[in-house]
Amino acid sequence: MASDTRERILAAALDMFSRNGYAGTNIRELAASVGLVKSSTYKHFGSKEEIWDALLDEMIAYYGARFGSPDRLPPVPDSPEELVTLTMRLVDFTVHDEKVVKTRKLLTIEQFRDGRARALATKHFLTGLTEMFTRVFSGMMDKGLLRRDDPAMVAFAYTAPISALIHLCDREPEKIPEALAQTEAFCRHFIKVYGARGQDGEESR
Amino acid sequence: MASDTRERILAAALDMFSRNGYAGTNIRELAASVGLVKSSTYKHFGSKEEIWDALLDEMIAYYGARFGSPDRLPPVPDSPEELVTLTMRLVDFTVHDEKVVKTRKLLTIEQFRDGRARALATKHFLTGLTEMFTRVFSGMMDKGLLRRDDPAMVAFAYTAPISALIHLCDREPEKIPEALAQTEAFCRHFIKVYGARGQDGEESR
DNA sequence: CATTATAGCGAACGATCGGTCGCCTGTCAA
DNA sequence: TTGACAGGCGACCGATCGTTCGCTATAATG
Repeated sequence: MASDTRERILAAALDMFSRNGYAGTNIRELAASVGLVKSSTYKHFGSKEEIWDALLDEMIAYYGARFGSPDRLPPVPDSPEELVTLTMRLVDFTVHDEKVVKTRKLLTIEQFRDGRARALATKHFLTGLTEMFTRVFSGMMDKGLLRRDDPAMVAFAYTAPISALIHLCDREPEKIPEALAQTEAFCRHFIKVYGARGQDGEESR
Repeated sequence: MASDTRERILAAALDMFSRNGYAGTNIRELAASVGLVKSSTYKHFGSKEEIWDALLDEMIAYYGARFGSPDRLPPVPDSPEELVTLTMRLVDFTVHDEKVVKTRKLLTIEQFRDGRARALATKHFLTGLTEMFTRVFSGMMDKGLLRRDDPAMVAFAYTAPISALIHLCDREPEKIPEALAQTEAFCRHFIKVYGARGQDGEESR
């Protein structure tokens, strides 16, 4: 009864769908990758589409649990340098964590075919990050670390370039070191431009 | 001899591949959409893969002709308002032109499967726009319209958010008006933040 | 006018697709 | 001990896939 086969099928589906797409994946291969023959798959899911639906359910639940709840929000940095640290930790995780990478690839590939994937893609790629940093920047403005401005707009200006670099990492993983360096460079550029006064703490550069 | 069937097949392939992906497209439907039966397709292309290759060739050539040559670069604006106009014209075109939209969707979908698509995707989504605006901003800095800074970094900070909104338009076309409004808002925000002095022309807002 | 190449067509091919079926085995409750 | 059942298996199904083939009509070429 306590079989994890269902979860292993879903994990394999995430892997194969994210590499070959839904249409490009066949059940025989999928089943084989978890050590089954394809007919056994149908003991756990009624159809290929049902696997897709269950996978999307899981992805949505995972996103909600990981990024959705307010207590999962990152703390408001106490200094510009802490913003760099926070950002780099977040980006480093997001481009290296296999499950997150595969989820993003899958959403990228299937966003035009499935309405729920489309909605989740927009969250992952745009609104999620922006909303998160809207609060962060709002807090930093309160602390006098950032020039007063519309926090949502500033967050958008901050997260969109970072999101673009994350996409680059997904597309060309060999460029990850380069992209991480560019992320940090952009982050410091951002602080220079948006930081309170334009000079705070270290003027030296 | 002067048959345009080959080009019509490629156009249909762009359409169907961009909606259903390479694996999700079948030759019967593709042929039918140009008024042929599938076997006739093989008078023009040796295989499905050959259609894909030819389509990619065309896309690469089209990109080179449209955005690659230096004389296709936009003029350097003479005022911040001109930057808004230039940007809005460019974005408006790029989210409405069917061929460009389909090309972008296709690259989005197939970027993980094909090396050439991957490279073209990076150009389309990241480096192309950034390089283009690096020159624009370099010129604007020379004219004293923008604060002196690394033009490439500024261009990246400018184009990445715009690129994100373009992607949003591809994903959720019903949000195009909203996205265009946000594009303009971001553009004006950018000018406010990066503009020379921080006050130029209209202080009134 | 005869010939030949082009570009369409329908029929058919083998392979592979998602999905069903019957069978077998191990686990566990009655 | 026995019966039910979950969960594996191989064989098989019809549909559809990309691809090939032979035929034909048309248009250009000699």
